Amino acid sequence: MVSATLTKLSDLDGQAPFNGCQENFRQPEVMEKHLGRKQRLSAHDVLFYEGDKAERLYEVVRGVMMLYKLLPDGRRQVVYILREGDMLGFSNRDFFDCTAEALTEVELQVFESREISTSPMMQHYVNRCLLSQMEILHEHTVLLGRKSALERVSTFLMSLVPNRGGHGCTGPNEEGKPDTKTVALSMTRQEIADYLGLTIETVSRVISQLKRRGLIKVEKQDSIHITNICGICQLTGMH
Amino acid sequence: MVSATLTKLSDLDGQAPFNGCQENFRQPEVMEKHLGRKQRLSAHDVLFYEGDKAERLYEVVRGVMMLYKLLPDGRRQVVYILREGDMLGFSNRDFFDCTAEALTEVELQVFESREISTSPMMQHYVNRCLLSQMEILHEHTVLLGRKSALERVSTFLMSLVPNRGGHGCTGPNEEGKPDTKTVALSMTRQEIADYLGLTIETVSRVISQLKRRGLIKVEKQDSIHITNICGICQLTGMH
DNA sequence: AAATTCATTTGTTTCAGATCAAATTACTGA
DNA sequence: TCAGTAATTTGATCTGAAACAAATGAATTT
Repeated sequence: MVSATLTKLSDLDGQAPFNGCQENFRQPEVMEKHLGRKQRLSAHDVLFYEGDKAERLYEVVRGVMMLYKLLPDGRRQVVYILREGDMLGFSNRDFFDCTAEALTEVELQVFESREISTSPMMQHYVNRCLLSQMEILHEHTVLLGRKSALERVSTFLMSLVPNRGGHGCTGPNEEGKPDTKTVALSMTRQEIADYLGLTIETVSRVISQLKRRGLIKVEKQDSIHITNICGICQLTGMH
Repeated sequence: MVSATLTKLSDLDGQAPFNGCQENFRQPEVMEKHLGRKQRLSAHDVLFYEGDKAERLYEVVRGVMMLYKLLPDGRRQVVYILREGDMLGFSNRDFFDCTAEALTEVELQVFESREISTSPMMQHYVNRCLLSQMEILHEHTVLLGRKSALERVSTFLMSLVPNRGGHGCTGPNEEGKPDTKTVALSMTRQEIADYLGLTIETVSRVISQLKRRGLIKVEKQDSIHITNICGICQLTGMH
């Protein structure tokens, strides 16, 4: 029996064939916060470093995380943003290929890799997660390889508006209603820049430009009110 | 029973619980070439288009393919290069998120998606493929987001040299022996440019520069002799 | 082998985004 | 509330890669 409508692995907890493992974790930096099969992180805590041994998977129950890679000279590329329901900790070889860091306070559900590989249901679920991440990575590859700064920032903003800009985008809700949404970035300008393959100055300039054009309002540093969602969407390079 | 050392899905053929399906395929452009569970493509044949319904998986038995995405104005980003043993045709939703095109003559092994999702062994194998592809995508994300043109082309050349430049890189084989290799690109300058997020002119200029520096020799357009593998590796930005 | 077509290389100019620098604004903790 | 610090914005300049243009070279056809 494989559920195709399952949207979170943690929903399975307690009913799936888990063998409640009690061993003590030795996770760097966050060890003291671990309790049972849940784990909490503060903003900017590192969950694991690139090169660490990969032994468990995590599901983001609350908060936002990022995966990034560093070049030896310090250049950083954020390769993935993880939000509620997303999984991380996958590894092909025995070691993580990215560093995982919390962007906000985070609550995680922890799974032993062994649990996953012995349960076909889990296996199937993980598979769907991977496919979904793969699709987002493909899209991000286009952004990094071919889009202008304006297109990158617009695409990023659209990614924060649920059910808009994507394949099933229906356009504005209702005729005449304001096409508007306030989004939480949960990232500094530097983190956004490292995600979009830009500099902090360029990100800032594009945001200022969108502000000047009346498409967004910056409420707090971390919170942007999009005044015209369709207007931003038109700037993503995908229309 | 799950084999961890399996390196090609097609090796399973005949012994795995496949139900030899005989239905007629209606694959655009390549239909006439299909025979049984094998499929052949000529260079530049399209196997499937972005948006096509995803119903089967493919394993590259011979040749090289690419996955790419197009923006409405024609900009193209090649998101993945597939070589012998690689799988393609995965989809999260019911439709392909990329177009798949042959770079050379290609021989494929075809699998019905249904076959995969009902076999735990297959499921497990596909999982490892996805993880491996994910890791390569992460690395490519760094290339596109943070590397210079010289670093991109050097990284690309190194990716064509087996067992070098990666994690387990041992350096040159033996002291004093020439650190040399001839690689087949299997891609035009345009395709390389679209993979590396550059223009054709920039790719050409970097190749000329490497030639002038004595690090490579261009034998045929498609074949490059690397005179100093370590020298190229030093230019990838990863040392 | 010559003719045609297509791909690649090389030269020149332009420009988007990086870099460098400074001012401004937002947060933090006493 | 007010320093003090960190993050962001804005300005000026520089530069690497894009865009444009033309020449060269390779592959294919006749």
